[in-house]
Amino acid sequence: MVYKRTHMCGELRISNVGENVVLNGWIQKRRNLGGLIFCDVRDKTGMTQVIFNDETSDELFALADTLRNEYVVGVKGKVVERESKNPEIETGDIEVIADELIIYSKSETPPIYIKDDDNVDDNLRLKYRYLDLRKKKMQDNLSFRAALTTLARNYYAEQGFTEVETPMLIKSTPEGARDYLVPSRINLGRFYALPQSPQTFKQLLMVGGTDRYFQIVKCFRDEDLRADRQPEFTQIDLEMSFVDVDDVIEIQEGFLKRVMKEMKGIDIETPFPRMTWEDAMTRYGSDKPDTRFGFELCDLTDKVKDCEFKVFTDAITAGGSVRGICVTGGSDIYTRKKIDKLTEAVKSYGAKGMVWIRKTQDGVTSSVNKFFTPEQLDDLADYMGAKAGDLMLLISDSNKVVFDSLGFLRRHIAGEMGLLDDNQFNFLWVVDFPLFEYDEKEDRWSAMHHPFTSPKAEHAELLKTDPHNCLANAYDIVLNGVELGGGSIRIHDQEMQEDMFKALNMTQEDINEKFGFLVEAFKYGAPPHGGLAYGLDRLVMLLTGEKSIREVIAFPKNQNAQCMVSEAPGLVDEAQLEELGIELKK
RNA sequence: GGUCCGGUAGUUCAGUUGGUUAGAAUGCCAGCCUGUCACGCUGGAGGUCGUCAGUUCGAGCCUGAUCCGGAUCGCCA
Repeated sequence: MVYKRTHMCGELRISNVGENVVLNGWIQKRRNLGGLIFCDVRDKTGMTQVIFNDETSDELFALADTLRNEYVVGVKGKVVERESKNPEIETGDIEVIADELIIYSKSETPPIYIKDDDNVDDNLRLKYRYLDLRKKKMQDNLSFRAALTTLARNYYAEQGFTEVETPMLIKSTPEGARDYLVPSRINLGRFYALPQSPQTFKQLLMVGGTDRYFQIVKCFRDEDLRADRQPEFTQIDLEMSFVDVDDVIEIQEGFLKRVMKEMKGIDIETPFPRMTWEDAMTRYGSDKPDTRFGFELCDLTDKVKDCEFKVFTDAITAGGSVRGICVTGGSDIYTRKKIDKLTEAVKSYGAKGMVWIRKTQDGVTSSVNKFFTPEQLDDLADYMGAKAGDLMLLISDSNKVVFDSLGFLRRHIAGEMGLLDDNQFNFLWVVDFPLFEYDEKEDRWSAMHHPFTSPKAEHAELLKTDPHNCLANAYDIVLNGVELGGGSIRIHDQEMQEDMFKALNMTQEDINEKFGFLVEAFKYGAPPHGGLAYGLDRLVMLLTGEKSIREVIAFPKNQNAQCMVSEAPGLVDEAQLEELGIELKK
């Protein structure tokens, strides 16, 4: 039997006093005072205090005395005003005096506490995810995510987008991330891949005349995990015909403006700032700059190119640079020991060392006093805009190492100094990405975004003559140092697409094998088109103030890409493998 | 694949230079208790110190190997 509930556990207020109500939920806590038992009954909306009095009924009281945490119960009773209110909970003005109780199911002692501010090992939380999900915070996150996807569907529908499901079993294209492979039983020896994104199919939809496509879609990448990377994750994916960069951006700004208004009650300014990739790298050392705080990079290459310090001059001679950041007010906070820790940390980004300069009331001192006169150091400090009490950190190396190291340092230090405000939302566009980047490991050029990204109109000719200096019609949406999404205007011209493949050193055979169907489709009239994809998990993570996308995914994988609940991936029968023509290496 | 951190009660952790029976908090069980809300009081149960090997009279602690987890770099068109 199930009691028909009249209210959720977080709903009752002072205005309900006198009503007979029915609640269903879990026992959060039982407090037995002898002749009086208090129980907090919880569901996803909150909890209500229920009272069992031994004067009401001995039988009822005895049953209530058997209640333990996480028992699932139904309670009938009357709402009364509390003698002493509890301002800590939303239902704290009232309580329910029970006159009937049903225990739907009992619970063993749970291995984790069902409490928002607990501190339990992550793997244990993942193993008992169904218990973890009972926390109000987790349910709130799921609800927030659902409201956001509903908003996205409504918004893009209003803008004329058609939601289309693209296939999950597709052809593997060994560019980019590793694919998850699925063996085909009917086509022995052949494999499907799970999509890393619906990229090629959404472009085919444009060729197919869909005009505006939209999808909330699972994507798969078989790469190592991070706090913001799961092997399966969700994109809000979209593509539009007959548009340029400004058109795509305008639609997104409308979306994000509404998300912020409706989900967070915050009015944000549009249009968002746009920053070129070049600017983002030289000012912030990152292609996803966090602009909530300063510490911008300062190029010191020209200032020190004739100095005595060989580490600097060698880096410059080798084509690198010397750059630094000025940590305002950092001199007192960063002791010698803490600076050593930072030096250690930048080594993982390839930096071989770090120079520090301290400006105090008494003058300027540094780790390179031997190589610079006090006047030279003072001059550098002035150039970096340092005041007394500031700390300057300098890195010299190849540009990549310098940017990576300083980009890390400015964000890391801002975090340590408490400058990252979760309630500030700095959206910005990074535009004008290079079309190609050099892959040192494979010793070849590859597409920075993907090979269908168009060059900027004024660089169309460069694609033939000097492709590696082309800038792309690509854009990333960045929020507080996190890449929320990215996209581009695609190539719709066959000839330009051929130039692109040529610049990537792809043979006709490669092209046919990997993208033949797309090239073929473009022969029959492709509209100019472009689009973008958001990382939904990251967007929800930032808006809920979470530190990991695992907090906003119902059943995430652990760092080894395993599902702790179901223990996937698992072993399979010999017979299953046989049927697929697969033999495992011993 | 590299680097760093960790693994001790159901949970979160402490554990000194290697030295008697490995502790705390919380949770759990029992008893008492009518206004608690982190209820209180009394008592109790609960441990292969991740695993294996070694050093030693003696190892939670030292050494080596290994497994597991986390962070991070590489990787993520």
